[in-house]
Amino acid sequence: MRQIPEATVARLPVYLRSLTDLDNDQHITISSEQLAESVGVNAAKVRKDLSYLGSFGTRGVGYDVKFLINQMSRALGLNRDCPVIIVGLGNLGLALSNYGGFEERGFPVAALVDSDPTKIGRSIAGHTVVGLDSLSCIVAEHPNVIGVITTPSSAAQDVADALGAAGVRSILNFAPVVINSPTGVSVRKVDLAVELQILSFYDQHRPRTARIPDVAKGA
Amino acid sequence: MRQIPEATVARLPVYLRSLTDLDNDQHITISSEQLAESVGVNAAKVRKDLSYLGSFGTRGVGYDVKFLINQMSRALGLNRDCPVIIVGLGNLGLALSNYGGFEERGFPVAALVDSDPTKIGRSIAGHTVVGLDSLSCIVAEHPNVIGVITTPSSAAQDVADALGAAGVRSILNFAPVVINSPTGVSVRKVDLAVELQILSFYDQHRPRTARIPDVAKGA
DNA sequence: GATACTTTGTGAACTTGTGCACGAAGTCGT
DNA sequence: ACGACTTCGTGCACAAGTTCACAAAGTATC
Repeated sequence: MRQIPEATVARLPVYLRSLTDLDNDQHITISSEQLAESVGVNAAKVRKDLSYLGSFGTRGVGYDVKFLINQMSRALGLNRDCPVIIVGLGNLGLALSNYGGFEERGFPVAALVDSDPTKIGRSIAGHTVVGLDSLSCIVAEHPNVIGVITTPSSAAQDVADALGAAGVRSILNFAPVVINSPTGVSVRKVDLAVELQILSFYDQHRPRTARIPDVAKGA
Repeated sequence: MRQIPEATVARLPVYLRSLTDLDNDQHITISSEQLAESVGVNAAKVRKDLSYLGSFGTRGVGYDVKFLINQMSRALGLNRDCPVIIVGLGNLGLALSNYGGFEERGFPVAALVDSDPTKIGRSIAGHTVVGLDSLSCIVAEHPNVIGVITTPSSAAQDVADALGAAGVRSILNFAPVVINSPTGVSVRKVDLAVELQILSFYDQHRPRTARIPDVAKGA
């Protein structure tokens, strides 16, 4: 099978979420048209995206919801254990630690990490905070762990390097700074201020009375 | 001037952040090459992006940092008052309310909103929680306000509609569900689980010993 | 089983985004 | 003032992504 385009990869999780909802609502099959509607894209795009995973549809009927969920989970690597380490327990790090959303969606918190000695040893949301020196230990136990950086910008690059050195292969960066990916590590970033600024741009450049281009992109 | 491409708009805030840092470091001018380096893109792309704002560079020298910051802030609409309303004070909403990051980057919190009567009236991070019925009031006072949805998925669409009805024109949605934008409202989404799943995909499909395509995209 | 209907899967056209390569326009040193 | 050098701005070719449109392959009905 061909290589799956980046744009398609970014949409797979969204399809998966819709499919899971549909499954809970007892849907057995779904057409590309319906799925397209529910995630807000073009039906042809849905079919092309799904075709990268294989030819799973039945013409005249549609796709089997459960089967599609399985295939998609497998493609996304969600049948493995996928924990996260949160590094940096300032405001945002604390917030995310207490936010149950990671666990709930299949990404349990494996450890909380901070460099501040006064924080190490404290218990937060059921986890004991450990120092950066414990990273390799944690990675040994959880080989697929994803590093979540919530440190101040100034520390982000060093933390990324430390994560890379400890064997972490994926990083989600919340610090508002561009990180130079350590070799063999993929980095994605989430920057709330950037999102707000993009919204601000489109608000200011709003056409007179026309519809706004639907800029609900990724993230 | 032409219409600015979507891809460019998404990069402007990143340039702006780098420029602000450079300004604090006393840089007077910067070349497209340097700026490209600092945000991790191609220099030609930087020049093309900046050229959409106008011809601000001086050949042989580069761009005046302060001037560029001004132009870019203006383009992004950051010279206006740009507050946010946080709707939904569950785990994530609470977390973001206490997270000072919005204020710090020029997006002060105008109000905290929840539909739960037991939460209304409480004081959180210096704000008194109000009900959904107060929305139009808040919008009247802050015309450019951006709505931040941190409710459970089930409530997200209703809240989006309520925000739209109250006159909010921009929404940032953290609920893991696709929102049907009310007319005249632009919506962007941030879904942490989606980001993690994308990382998981690339980790699983990692080429043997080669470099990973740098998937640090938006958001 | 033949006909009408539905829905997939995909080739091809089109749109958007990227990167190169180079002329134009400026600075700097002498 | 002039030549060497730096850096911008952009036309152009190429790559990536989207949408259309339709044959192929199935189901449903009689």
